[in-house]
Amino acid sequence: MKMSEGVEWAAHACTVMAALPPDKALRAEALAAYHALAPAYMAKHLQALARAGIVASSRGPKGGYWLAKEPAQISLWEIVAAIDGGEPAFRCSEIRRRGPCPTSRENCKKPCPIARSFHSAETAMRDALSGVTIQSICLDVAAGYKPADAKRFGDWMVATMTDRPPDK
Amino acid sequence: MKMSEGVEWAAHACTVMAALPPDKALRAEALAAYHALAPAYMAKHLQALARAGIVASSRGPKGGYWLAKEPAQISLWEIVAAIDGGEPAFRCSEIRRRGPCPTSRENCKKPCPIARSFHSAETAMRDALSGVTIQSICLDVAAGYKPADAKRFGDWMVATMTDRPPDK
DNA sequence: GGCATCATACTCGGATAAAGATTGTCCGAGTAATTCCGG
DNA sequence: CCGGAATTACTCGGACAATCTTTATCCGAGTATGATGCC
Repeated sequence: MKMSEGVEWAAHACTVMAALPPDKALRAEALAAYHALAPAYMAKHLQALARAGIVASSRGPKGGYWLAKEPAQISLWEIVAAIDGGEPAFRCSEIRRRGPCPTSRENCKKPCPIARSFHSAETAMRDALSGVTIQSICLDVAAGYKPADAKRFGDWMVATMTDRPPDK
Repeated sequence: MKMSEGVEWAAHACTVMAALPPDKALRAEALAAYHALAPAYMAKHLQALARAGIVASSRGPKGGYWLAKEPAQISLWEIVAAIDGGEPAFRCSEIRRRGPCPTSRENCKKPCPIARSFHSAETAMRDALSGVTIQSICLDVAAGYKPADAKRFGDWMVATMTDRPPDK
């Protein structure tokens, strides 16, 4: 039960994009460089976020990515679902129906107790992740920033971000 | 974030072993045949359960597997940890410390908010699974059994189980 | 006949291949800025 | 000098390999049974 490493990349990238001023964008290569990550692979994950509607994108010169929704409306679970797939980790194979003593047809109407327990546990995890938003993470990070850190980040952002096309 | 399929196999095998009379055992091949599963692969998972101390085993003729603890003392989480590894699904790479704007040394004393959120969510899932025991699953399954089902299962068990060595 | 010993058959245990998923990379589709040409 | 169209440069998007984990299997280590030979 290992989560894709790209989830971490995507989550951090979203926190960076959350600091973008309106009508600005960040290139995939810039978002990768910010954390010293492989540019092509980061691009792949950003594409997944775009497909899920979490970020918007624009091609061509002055292109890039930006958040498609307010940071308070983006949860960690959405990111997990976009990158890693929203399918449940435990997938019941209904092996109870196989073999010499299969479960009766009537009992099969109700889900397998084992599968139900896992489903419930995963729901608890999903609910916990759904309650954490990009905004809350950014506030938490910003609370630990010293003036020098904030200035360095702001300078990098101003030097890196691009004007994105007015429409779309 | 996919859970190993062997977790399902192991959990169902434990429910079958929970019905064993005292001082009896079931061979790996029998446990595999009960759910029409690959015998060699089921054996591998039973070995993992044995390493974790969930089941005990005996080699040679009349050998087999049986639960090493009371069904009420075996949780689904223990089985997951034994088969799939108890390591957390989300593993923080500390990418915040890399790149042009690394997090200050002082902030690194506290864990990354993203990692902490995932850790909390996984704890919720783990706690939910820790509350589900093999005993509770067996009771749930047995509640749906008709007399004919119970008899078929009992007959199979009596015909398949073996006396295990008295000691060990 | 009783007992110890040896051979045998049967089971688990760990080491060994095959398959699938994840990770990582590249080149083509699309767009805005730039350049060049004509009026 | 100004306007417009073609060109160019730059970006995202999806298709293509390499690596790793998971899946699946086989043969060797260990043990109780049964046979055999000896007392």
